[in-house]
Amino acid sequence: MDKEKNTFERIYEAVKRIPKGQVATYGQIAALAGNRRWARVVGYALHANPDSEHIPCYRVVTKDGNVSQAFAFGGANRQVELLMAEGVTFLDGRVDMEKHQWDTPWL
DNA sequence: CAGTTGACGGCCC
DNA sequence: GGGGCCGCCAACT
Repeated sequence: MDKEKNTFERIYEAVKRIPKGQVATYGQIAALAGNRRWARVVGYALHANPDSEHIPCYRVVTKDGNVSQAFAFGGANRQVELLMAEGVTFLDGRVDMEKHQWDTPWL
């Protein structure tokens, strides 16, 4: 199989590793992918979203706990609904990062 | 082929 | 404390 994974694939892999009921920031995903400077690339990768059915891009939020406007891949409000269904709490429309930011011990 | 943009993050003023 | 600018890699035009 592919020994060398493309940057995108690494990002998708990191996103798919986000546990249920938790969220991660772009920078965090970038760090998991290998480099935290890929924050923009992460955003672009999720924007491409070739597997939205398996890539929980809705679990990826900005460091402010706010989701991007462009998240309207099927309804921005949909994103909140999905996260709440997993037990994620919100504060004024923002994800409670203090409680649900993905805790990555390997970082 | 080269230039610009992009679903961001972090640092500087 | 708040606002603005730059930096990073990759993809798109």
